[in-house]
Amino acid sequence: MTASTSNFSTRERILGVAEVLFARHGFAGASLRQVTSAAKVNLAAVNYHFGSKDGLIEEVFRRRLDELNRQRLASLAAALARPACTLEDVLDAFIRPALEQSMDSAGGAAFVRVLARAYAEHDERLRRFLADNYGHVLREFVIAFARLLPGLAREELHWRLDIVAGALTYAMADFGMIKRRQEVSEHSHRDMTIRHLIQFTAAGLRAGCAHA
Amino acid sequence: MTASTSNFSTRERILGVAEVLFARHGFAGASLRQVTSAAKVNLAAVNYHFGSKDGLIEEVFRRRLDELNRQRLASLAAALARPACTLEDVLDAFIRPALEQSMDSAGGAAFVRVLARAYAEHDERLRRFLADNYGHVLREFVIAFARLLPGLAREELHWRLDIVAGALTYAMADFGMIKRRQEVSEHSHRDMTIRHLIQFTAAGLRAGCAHA
DNA sequence: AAGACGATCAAACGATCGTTTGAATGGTAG
DNA sequence: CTACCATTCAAACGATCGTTTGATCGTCTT
Repeated sequence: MTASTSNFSTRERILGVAEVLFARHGFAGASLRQVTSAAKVNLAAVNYHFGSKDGLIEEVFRRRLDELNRQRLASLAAALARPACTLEDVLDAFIRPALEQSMDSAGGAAFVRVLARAYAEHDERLRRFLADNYGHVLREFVIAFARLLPGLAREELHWRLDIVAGALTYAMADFGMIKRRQEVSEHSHRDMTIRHLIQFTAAGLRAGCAHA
Repeated sequence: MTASTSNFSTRERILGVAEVLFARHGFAGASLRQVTSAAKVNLAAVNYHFGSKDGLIEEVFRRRLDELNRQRLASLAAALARPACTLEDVLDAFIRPALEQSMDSAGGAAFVRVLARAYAEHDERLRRFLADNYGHVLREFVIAFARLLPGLAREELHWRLDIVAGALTYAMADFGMIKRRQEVSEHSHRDMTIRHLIQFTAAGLRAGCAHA
């Protein structure tokens, strides 16, 4: 329980490896034996540190999502504080932190695919977890978008933001995969993905409006 | 092997149930025992009719995708034959058949989620299968889009079509889920989804162009 | 030195997995 | 009627699943 010395390595190694294997084979497809043997820890360590496989899955999410949404809210606040805040600024605050997660470590790239997979799987238990813990973040973005698109009905805005979320989710799932050409660095590929996503979704959100 | 009389019921019931359970729990998460007991057939029937679980998965795809891509190509040809073919017409030919699959039967709604899940999982074996069997369909659409967006560089077009595919995939995964309000019929909800997707993605594809 | 406690370990638990087997079934052709 | 063959069936195969157990290790406190 001291969390200072001995259990650091085991816990963290399990989380890192689980992140990669869940991304690659899914939650049901990756077994605890694959995880523990790849992490070079004992099989029982998962149940000891996380209680169960579901507990491990939840912790994989919590570890990264706390940081992701903290960055999102900070970027949103910075954008809104700007004198001339554009639609592209808010989109950047929403999109960039999600794709930047894939830069900080090898596990980051895996996590965005874990997240995308969880969204795609529509696991009800997981959706509830996400809504309960991070729903307020999405709500703040809806308010910001509504302010920047005053000509858009609330229902219409929800439709379009759903499409934005879909495009981002798919891009996250694709990120770090085969499609990146070798001569471009991971960094520039990420920036290009962000740029294209913002440009595309900004145009989609403005469709039919007298250009906000 | 006669495929005419006796095996009709068993084979088809397995495919229908598997479609639903794969959509709900994933390929690894849904077991053959769940499938066969729900379909009220013997456990061994799956290996008898499809060889293996992978064989069943492949057949679930083939059965629907043949029809889906046939419709897509027919709609594309009809759109291109029109004297004033618009970008929205081609997008409709690409998007509508995918979402219409969810109307013809209860299994159809399940299948689009199976397809979306397969895309999100990035299963390499499955991607190869899709590329080998239906790659030519996507290629024809790329040609059509390129003709309607002459101001767009080829690489830029691929970027944007990737975003379109992502938005469509996510919409397919979401389709038939909780988000539909009860007072609107499934039919009108589908049409509204199609309309919003086309409007959004058309604007995104045209972004920066001198309006094609 | 002795005891306490968190952490790790090998081993096994019962359950469930995909697959295989060999016998029963039932309709059709000779 | 008989022989054949596609289909269905109960039963079991070995493998792997998530989880639990009890011993053991190492590190502190007293």
